[in-house]
Amino acid sequence: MPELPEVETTRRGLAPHLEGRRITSVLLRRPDLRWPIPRAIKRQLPQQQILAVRRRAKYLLIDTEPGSALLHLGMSGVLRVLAPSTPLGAHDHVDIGLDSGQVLRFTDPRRFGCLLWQAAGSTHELLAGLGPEPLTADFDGDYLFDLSRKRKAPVKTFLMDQSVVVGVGNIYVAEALFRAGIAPTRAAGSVGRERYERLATAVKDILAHAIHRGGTTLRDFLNADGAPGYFEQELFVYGREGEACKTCGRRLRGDRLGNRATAWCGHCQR
DNA sequence: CTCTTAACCTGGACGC
DNA sequence: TGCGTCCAGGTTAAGA
Repeated sequence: MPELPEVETTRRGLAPHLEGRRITSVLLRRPDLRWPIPRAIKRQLPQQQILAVRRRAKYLLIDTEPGSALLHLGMSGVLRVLAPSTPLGAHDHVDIGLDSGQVLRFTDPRRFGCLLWQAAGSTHELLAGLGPEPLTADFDGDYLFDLSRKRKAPVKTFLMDQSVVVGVGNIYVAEALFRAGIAPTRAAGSVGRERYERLATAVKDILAHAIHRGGTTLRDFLNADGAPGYFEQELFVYGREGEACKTCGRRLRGDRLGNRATAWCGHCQR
């Protein structure tokens, strides 16, 4: 479930339970995630106080004095704060014990997620090449227009490139392109300045709205909930290939772009 | 550089 | 009920 809004919702849900707490234990049940969990996680985290829980792109950072735990949820990762007595699932890979008596549990069936270490004062190389946050002023139509000149890749692929802008995944890119009236197949370099202005605005509006909705659904991280679906009723194109366009009624087209399912309206999006 | 493709891994949905 | 196939909200490594 993790694009930017889901990660941000997770961050907001976790922060009140983590910030100011001291880590009492680190239990690695299955260290072979996308990358092996480095020794520093087990060596450095215990006894440290959690100073802040931050987000950069789709990564979460749990700050302590010697450094930060860097987490990515991949496709299927979930983080919850639970009572230690909560029954263990098959894919509960990490428990971080807190002095509140609760545990932060990382669950990830597909193991595309990761838990890495970023020493204080340094920037992990995974974060080094990332583009701007979409909800900041750095990201706007002019930025996209300038960067896209001579780019031949589809505008959808361009926008999902985390070195262009972070946090936009397969769902929200489809929705943003629909709202901006741009066909996802169009070459990034062939989209004009004005249309990029609309696209940047659409990305911001949709992400902000999804965060707002997510915040109301996933607020309680003490309970094993997890099932999102909150945005589902509001999707115009994602996952709706073959169904009727909610605007013009025509049948939505579908194709694969960069190995990702893509749906759009051939009439409303040019 | 830019772009495309395959790969990582598990589980759920679907067709037979 | 069982089995094969395809698909999934992400990202990187490798190759063209």
